[in-house]
Amino acid sequence: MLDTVLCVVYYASHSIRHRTAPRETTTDLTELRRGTLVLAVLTRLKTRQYGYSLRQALAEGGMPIEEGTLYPLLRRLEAQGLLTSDWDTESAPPRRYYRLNADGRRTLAALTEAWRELARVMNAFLD
Amino acid sequence: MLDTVLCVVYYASHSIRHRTAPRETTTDLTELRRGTLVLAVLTRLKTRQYGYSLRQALAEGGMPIEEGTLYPLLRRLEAQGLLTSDWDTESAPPRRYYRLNADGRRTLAALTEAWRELARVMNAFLD
DNA sequence: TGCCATTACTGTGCTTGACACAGTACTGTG
DNA sequence: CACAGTACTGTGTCAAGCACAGTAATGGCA
Repeated sequence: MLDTVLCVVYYASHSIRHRTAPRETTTDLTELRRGTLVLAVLTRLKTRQYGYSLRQALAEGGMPIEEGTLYPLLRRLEAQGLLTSDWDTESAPPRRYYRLNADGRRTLAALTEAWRELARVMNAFLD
Repeated sequence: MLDTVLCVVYYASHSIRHRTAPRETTTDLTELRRGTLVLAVLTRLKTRQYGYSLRQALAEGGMPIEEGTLYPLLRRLEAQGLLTSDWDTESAPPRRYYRLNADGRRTLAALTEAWRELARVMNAFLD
């Protein structure tokens, strides 16, 4: 019995870790949508779009995204070779257009499948 | 015209940022599922569970989770006041049981709604 | 009895990406 | 000229998943 108490003490003592100001779960929506942003963005880039209009299209579809998030995200996707960008300075103001390339379209398809599977799993858990 | 070139130079020069070893998109699944783990865990804690069996239940349902992820997650949820834990040392080996409290059940309901809405938005984007 | 695998849990450090915030440039309108 | 809207870039902070490592207890087998 004393041994058992000691083991619990071991476990419990190692979990005594005071957290300062735990984040409210109302902001868990951030994490909930986190992985879906990339996929949502990819779906809108099947056709050529510039950042600002992309942001608007996402917001209209129910997926608002901050510019501090969107532009680095587009940077990342381009660095990963999934899309290409080009400047259009013929119209005013100057705009930077983005569009998926072949790898990007493949990734879109793959993530779409992954999403479908994830949604299936989640719906089963929620029933 | 020179002015326009200068503005593009401004924009473009500020995006020259070499990234080292961009992450492969095959691991985007991590981000895709990121926010759903909490919700999946909450659904399994409507009934009293200990960590190891919880991990097994999630894996069987299609949502595997690392122990280095699960236990801190449970810690967080408890710190946020969504669940309670208690040690059972009567059986062998000693186990730490977790169960949602009233706040946890409310959060589960709220996140469920949020998930449904997110899924609706995503499905619209994917069609 | 000792060893090993399984059960069960805890901790540390790294990585990644969302977000807040701030800044710049250009255009059109009053 | 001032201002608002359009359009884009950058920095720093924060939170959470993951890899990895460690500990303890139990049961089975040689």
